[in-house]
Amino acid sequence: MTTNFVEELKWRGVLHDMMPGTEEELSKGMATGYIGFDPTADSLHVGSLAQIMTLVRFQQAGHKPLALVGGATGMVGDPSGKSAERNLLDAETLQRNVDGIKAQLEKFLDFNCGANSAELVNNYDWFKNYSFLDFIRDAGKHITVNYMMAKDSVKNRITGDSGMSFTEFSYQLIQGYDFYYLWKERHCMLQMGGSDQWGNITTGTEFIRRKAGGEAFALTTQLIKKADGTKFGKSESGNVWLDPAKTSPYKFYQFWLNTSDEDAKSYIRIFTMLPKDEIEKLEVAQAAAAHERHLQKALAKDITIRVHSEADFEQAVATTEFLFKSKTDDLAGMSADALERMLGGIDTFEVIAAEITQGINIIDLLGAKTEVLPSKTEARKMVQGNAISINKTKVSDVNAVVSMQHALQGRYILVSKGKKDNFLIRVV
RNA sequence: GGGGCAAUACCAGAGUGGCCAAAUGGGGCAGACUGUAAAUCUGCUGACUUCGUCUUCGGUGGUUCGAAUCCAUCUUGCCCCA
Repeated sequence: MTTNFVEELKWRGVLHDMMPGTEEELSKGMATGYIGFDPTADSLHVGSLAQIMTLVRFQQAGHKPLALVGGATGMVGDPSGKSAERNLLDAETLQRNVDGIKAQLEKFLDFNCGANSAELVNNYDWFKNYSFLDFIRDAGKHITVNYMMAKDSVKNRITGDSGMSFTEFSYQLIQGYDFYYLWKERHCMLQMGGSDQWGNITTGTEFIRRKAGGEAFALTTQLIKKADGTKFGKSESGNVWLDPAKTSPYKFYQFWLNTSDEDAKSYIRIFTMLPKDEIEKLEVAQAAAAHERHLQKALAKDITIRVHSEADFEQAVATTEFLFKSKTDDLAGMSADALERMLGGIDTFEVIAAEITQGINIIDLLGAKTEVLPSKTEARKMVQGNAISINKTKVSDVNAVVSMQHALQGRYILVSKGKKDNFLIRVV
């Protein structure tokens, strides 16, 4: 079963722009296309997920996807969308990041399905032995500085007041060369990316045209936006990562579950594989009973299963039920095992038993002995503001004392801040 | 090389000798209402031994009973002249 790639992106509201002729080229049969991923961290985050999905859909449409990990470009730093010069990563960190990202990409694409099997490439492989002099002679000659200066990513920086180093300026040429290399060596005729990559991608197609008289294409996708204008992909605790060690499946599931109604409609198209009729059905259900959050639940389920696993999803749902529905009395009856399982996905702090045995002031416990809250002043404000619960019971007295009687199974204390943030204090 | 201006809390931005832990806006957090949504309203938003104390207004050193505010000097950024 193959789909029409461009049509698919269109109805999902993902397509931003493409070069004339792209659609015709794709309709001729199996094509090879690539997307680059920046190794700025050792894990991809939900922001990269949109690009991963583009590659997945590309493959699903019968084309051959290449995922490029930018071991070389990562050393330079993409200035697109950045208002200031970036700090360079050292080679060791970069290598670790490249390895981490590769491992994650392997989960999404099919690397063993015949002709259109996905492949991973690393531009460091073709740049590591390419000397600077050779590069500026072979590549630099074909693109004028005038052309490069006209790109928005460059223009914004040289008219702004932060300046731009030669290193970052050269980024687009390096990325352009990547495209040329893949075009020449791998018959890759399409580069895709977020709409902020348009300039970099067209430098590549231009380079291919001038250097080899060849034709290549560009296709960009909509940047993910939130209806309220805030940045997508951040939660209170920072980036939402695909690595379960950085963002637990429970938190990951919660991130998607908390999507606003408005955003859920677009996200379910962008991030899931659900077919059109099913999405429309969900939207009808959502409209009829918004409080049941059909869209958010389907969205969170689909993505959690694909990024983590079915078992992780079920655990995340169980933990969600437990944390949002249970009462103080329910907690007392839980076994230590069950508590461990339920609460494994939330932030945990340890406190030595002696502290609790003696009884400890709530403020000291949250603001000093643990980092549930950043300071005692903050802890005092939270307690006074009626935001803190211990084992699902509100505590509003700053003089309250926490002792062993609060420790479930003698070992666990569940602290909640507001209605969504839960922390586990483990008595050791 | 010469001259002018600026540097304030997460960000923007008031304050120009005591009434300043520092206006206002944004952001963030919490409370109410809800649907773990949006919008709205309210409170909080340096720390601590919290009706009080301590550390903050680019760095350092001065003047003063007292400085974010005055002086000197350094650093960084912007602008004008050469």
